[in-house]
Amino acid sequence: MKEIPDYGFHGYQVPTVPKGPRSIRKRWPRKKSIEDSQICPFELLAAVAGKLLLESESSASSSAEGKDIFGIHKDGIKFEKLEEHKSYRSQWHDPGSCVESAFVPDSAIRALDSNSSLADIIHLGDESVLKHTSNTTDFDLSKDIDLDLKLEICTSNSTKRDLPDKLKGNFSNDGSLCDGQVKNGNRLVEDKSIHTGDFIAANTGSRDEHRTNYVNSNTVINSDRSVQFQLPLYRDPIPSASFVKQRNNVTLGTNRDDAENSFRFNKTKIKAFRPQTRFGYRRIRKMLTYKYWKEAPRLKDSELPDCPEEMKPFYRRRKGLHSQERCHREAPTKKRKVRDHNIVLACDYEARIKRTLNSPEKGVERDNNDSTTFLRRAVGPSASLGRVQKSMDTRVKLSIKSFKVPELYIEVPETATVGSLKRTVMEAVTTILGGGLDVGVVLEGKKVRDDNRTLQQAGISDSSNLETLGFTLEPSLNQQAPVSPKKPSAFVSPDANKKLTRSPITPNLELGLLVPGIPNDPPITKMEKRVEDKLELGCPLREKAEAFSDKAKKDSKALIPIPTMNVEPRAVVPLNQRPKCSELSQRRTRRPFSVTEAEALVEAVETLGTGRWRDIKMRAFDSASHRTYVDLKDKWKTLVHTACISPQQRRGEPVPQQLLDRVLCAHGYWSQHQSKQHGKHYVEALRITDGQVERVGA
DNA sequence: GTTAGGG
DNA sequence: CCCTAAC
Repeated sequence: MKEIPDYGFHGYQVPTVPKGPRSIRKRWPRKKSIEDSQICPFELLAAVAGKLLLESESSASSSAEGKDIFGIHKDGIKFEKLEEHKSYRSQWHDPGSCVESAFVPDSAIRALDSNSSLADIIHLGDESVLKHTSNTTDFDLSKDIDLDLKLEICTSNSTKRDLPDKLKGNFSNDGSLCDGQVKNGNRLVEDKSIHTGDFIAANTGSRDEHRTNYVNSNTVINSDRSVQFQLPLYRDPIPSASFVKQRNNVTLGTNRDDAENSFRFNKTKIKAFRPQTRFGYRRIRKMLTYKYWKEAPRLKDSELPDCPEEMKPFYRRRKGLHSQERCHREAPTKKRKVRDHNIVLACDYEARIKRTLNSPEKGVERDNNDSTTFLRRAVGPSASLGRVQKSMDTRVKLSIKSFKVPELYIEVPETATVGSLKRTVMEAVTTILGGGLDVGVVLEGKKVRDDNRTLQQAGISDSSNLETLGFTLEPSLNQQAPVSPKKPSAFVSPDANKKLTRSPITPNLELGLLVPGIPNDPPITKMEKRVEDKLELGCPLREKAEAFSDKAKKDSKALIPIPTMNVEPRAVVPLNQRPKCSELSQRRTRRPFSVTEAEALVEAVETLGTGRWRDIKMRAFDSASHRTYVDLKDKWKTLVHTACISPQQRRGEPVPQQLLDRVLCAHGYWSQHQSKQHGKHYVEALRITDGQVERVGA
C-alpha cells in the first residue's frame, strides 16, 4: 500500500480499510425462492387455466351427464349449449362475423357479476388486442389505432407442434399424476392451424364428445392494416403434471435445440431456469389446488374485490421492481450489441366487448355455490352428480370481442428476434394483466358497481339494455401496478382511471394510459422498414416462425406473426431516459460521475458519513433519479480507491486532488467513527479548520 | 428495502 | 455498474 497519510484522526491511517465482517459472509448460493422470478406468465396462465377449468367443471357438474363441451374460439368465448342434450358444443365462428354470440356459463356470468376476474371475462388472449397507436402525440387511444396485436402466450418452443401431447395429462384433485376424474388427454385435431397454445380440457373421463376445447385463436389478423399477435394462449387446463412439466421445460431452457429463442420468461441466467423440483411442483400445485380452489367458493362474494382474487396470491408475492427488472434481463453478452438501436414501441390495448342478445333458455342450476359443486366434483365422481335443477334461468349471451388493455410500452432492439419481441410483448401483457386490472361493467353509460347484484337486478339480463353494456379494464384500486414507473416494462399509470370509460355508449371502452416521461416524439418511420428487414432476414426464430408463416401463406387472413406489421415506433427515447424494459433490458448506460457530483457526494459523506447511502442519496442526489444510493456507494468506493492510487494510475475525468484529499479524510474519519454519532463533530471540525483538513481533530 | 462487499 | 449476501 502506498504511503498513508495521517489526517489526524487519532493517528488513524486512512486507507487502511478494514475488511468488514461481510467479507466472510457466506456466499454460497442461498436457495432462492421461486416466486422471486419465474412465475410470471405461468402464474397467470395457471390462474386462467384453473379458472377455465372451474367454469367447465362448474357447468359440467350442473349437467348431470357431464357431457359438456365448451369451446373457446378465436373471436371470443364461445359457449354453446345444446339444449336437448345438455351438452355444450364448441362452435367455430367466422372471425369477421358480427353475429357471434356466446353462451356464457353461469359461472362465468357470475364471475362477471362479481367482477372477480379479468380472466373470467376475457379468457385472455383471444380478443385481447394490442393496438398500436398512431404517431400522434396525444394518447387518444380511440383514434388511429391500426394495429391489432393479438397476444400470444407462446410458452415454449417445445409446444409448437406436439402441444396436444403435452397437454395430455390426468388430473386429480391434488394435482398429482394419478388418475383422476378429470382428464384432458384428448388431442386437439379439429383445427388444422398450428396452435401453440391450444387449450384442451376434457371433462370427466368421457371421450371426444365430451371434450372441452379451449382453443384460443387461429392465426390472426383480419383486415387492412391490423395485425395481431397470434396468441394461442397456452393454457394448460389441468394443474397437473403436464403443467408442471411444461413449466419445467420452459424454465430449464436447456433441453431444447432452440434455447435462445425458447421462452425463457426473460430470465437472464441459467440458474433462473433451473429445473423445478418438488418445491416448484408443490408450489404450482398449491397455486392451482389450494389457492385457486379455495378461492373459488368466494367468487360470488363481494369481498372479491377489484382484483382477480386468484391472481393475487400469485402476484403479490412477486418482488417489486428489482426482481421485475431482473426478470426482464437478457444475457449480458447479447445486451451490448443491441443496446444502441432500440426502438420503443407504444401500444395500447383495447377492450371491445360485444354483446349479443340473450335468449331465454333452460339453464343449469343457479345454485349460488357453483364453486362448491366444482370442488366436490373435482374430488370425486359422486360429487359431480346429483345437483338438482331448481330453477329456470335466463341466460345472457355475451360475446366479448376484445379488450383494450392499458397502453403498453415495449422496447425492442431492432436486432431483436421475433421471438424476443413476442416475449417482450408477452411480458408486458402479463405484467399488465397480472398487475391488478379490474373489469368494470358499464351499463347505459353508468358503471355497475354493486358486485352483488345479479345480472337481472342490474338490468343486464334485459335484452333491451345489452347494447349499452360494456366492460372496462381498469387498474385495480386495490393493487398497484406491479411495475414501478421508473423503469417499467409496461405499467399502468395512475392516471389511467381518469381516462376510463370514455365512450360508455359504445362497446369499446378504452383505457388510455400514459407513461410519464416518455416524450411523444415524431416517429421514425424508417424504423418500420428496418424492423421488417431485420425480422425478415435475421430471424433466428425461423423455425418457429415457419410454423406460422406456412399457415399464413395458405390462409389469407393470417399474417406472419410480426414482421409485416406496420410497427411504427411512437418514439425513440434517448437511451438514458427510456424505461428499461423487457428481457432486453440492458445494463444501464454508464454515466460517469462529474466532478460536481463527486463534490456533492463527498460533502454529503462528510456530513452523514458512510453507511447511510440512502440518506446521502436523498440529501445530495435526490433529484438525480439515475443515481441510486448504490451508485453513490460505489462511487464513493471508487473515489476512495482513486485517492489511494497514484495519479498516473487514475483514469477518466481527473478528480481534483483536493477533493480526493477530502475523500481520504472523510473516509478515514468515518472508518473510525459511527456515522450517526459523530457526524456533526466531523463537519464542525471541518468547518472550524476551514478546509485545513490535515489539522482537523476529532 | 438498505448496506457492504466482491465481481 | 452488477450482483449478492446479510441485515
